[in-house]
Amino acid sequence: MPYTYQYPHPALTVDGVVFGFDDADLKLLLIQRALDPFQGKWALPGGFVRIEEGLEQAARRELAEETGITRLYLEQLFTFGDPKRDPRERVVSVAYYALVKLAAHRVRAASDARHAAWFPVADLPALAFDHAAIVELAFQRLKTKVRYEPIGFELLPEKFALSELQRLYEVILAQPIDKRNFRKKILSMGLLQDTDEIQQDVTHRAARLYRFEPRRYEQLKRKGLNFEL
Amino acid sequence: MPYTYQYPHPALTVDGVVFGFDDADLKLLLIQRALDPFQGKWALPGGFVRIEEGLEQAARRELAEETGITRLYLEQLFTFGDPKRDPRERVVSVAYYALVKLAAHRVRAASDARHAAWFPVADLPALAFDHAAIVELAFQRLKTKVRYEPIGFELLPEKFALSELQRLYEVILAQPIDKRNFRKKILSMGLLQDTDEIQQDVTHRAARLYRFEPRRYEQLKRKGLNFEL
DNA sequence: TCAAAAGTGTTAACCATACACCCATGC
DNA sequence: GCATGGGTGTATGGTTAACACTTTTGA
Repeated sequence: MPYTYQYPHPALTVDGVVFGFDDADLKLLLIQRALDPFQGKWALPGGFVRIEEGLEQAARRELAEETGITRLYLEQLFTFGDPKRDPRERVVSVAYYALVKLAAHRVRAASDARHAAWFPVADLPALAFDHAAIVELAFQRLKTKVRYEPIGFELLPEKFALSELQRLYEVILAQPIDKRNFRKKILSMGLLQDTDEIQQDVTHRAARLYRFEPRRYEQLKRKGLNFEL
Repeated sequence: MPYTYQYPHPALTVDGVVFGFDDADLKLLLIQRALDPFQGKWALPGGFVRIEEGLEQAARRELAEETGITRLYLEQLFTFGDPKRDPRERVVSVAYYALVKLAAHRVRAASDARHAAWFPVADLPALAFDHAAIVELAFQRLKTKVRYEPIGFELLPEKFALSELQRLYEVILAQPIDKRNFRKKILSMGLLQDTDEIQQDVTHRAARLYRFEPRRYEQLKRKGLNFEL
């Protein structure tokens, strides 16, 4: 059943740049393409937008279908529309970037039948289409956004130690941070709730675990707080 | 000559949110729709993306065709794809926002045959489609971006007085700024070149005119400067 | 008892803020 | 000579940045 239009319409897709963090480094979720073009190459998860669904909805659906991930922070990144970015036909793609709590998704995605796997952002394989450029832009965005919005927490487990948070920032910003100053600043914002729990299974003194309180953040933001690192 | 696809494709458009500044307030360029839907209503300039052209290219072409404006700062804003945003069919629109030196474009746009006109941002007419939401987002973006990137200059004439620049910031940020601190800060960044000229036709002491030096900014940025207000 | 990371305070430099008066010019 | 905006300096308080040692725990 063909669909006919008076003028040519480009195809519309969504692609997702999914970041995870496992306290050594920042990871990116890729899938191996089963079909041409770029068969066998690694690519961003994504696919065609259905005619009756919203863009973000499409992005969430594709990520769920291809990687099994359903709970994530998702934000529109940029729309890529170079006429030659797909060798088959004109395809415009709305790219999203996503942050997930990797610990909860590690096994699932890695063992997925569609050949999904996590790669260190610093060491990615060659990517299909213009996906390298999309990843690059997403990483830039993450770098800048993490400094003035509390989105880093989306990459950590529910409960985390301050040193884990610090390492996250050090990895993303690619610069060392003074421990004392970091703690002072982050704690003084009043966004973290002490859980009264401590790390388990560590081979040294266990650290206190904290929880990020989004509602507290919304309250304080309204009173003029601005998160900044 | 119809175009046929195996699956339905949404239509793809670009829309432009064009800001101008005339030292009293911030203005927005709108055009009056000649056709249904929303005939006679004011709307953002924009139109369909041609099959062989890039997105930004399409945005520039539409702005040139509908408003005569060709030299402007243009940046992709967001892609709007709610399935019901256009009553006719599914239309996904890539929105751009643009900053123009209004003084150079005032007459042209206002007298244009396509009924283009500048409206104060604070007092806009009802807009077609979801254009009010697009404008809202663009204004938000302008507000935040103007604080950490030197894009305000795109709204001013080539040569401008510091008080004009200050008023621009006061209007966009909707808050008063201390004159001495503003001057100290902006001049200390070393981005402005004194033109050795002064205002003409003013009814009081004429102010020095400055020029923003984009190349100087690029140099200093590489050395770690970050513009911030 | 040693290794590894947790946790904690103080000082100095810098930057942001607040604030008021004189100057040049056109009418 | 007066009205209008142009142009300038300083003092204070708050914030950031630099820096080192003690504590806890498991192996």
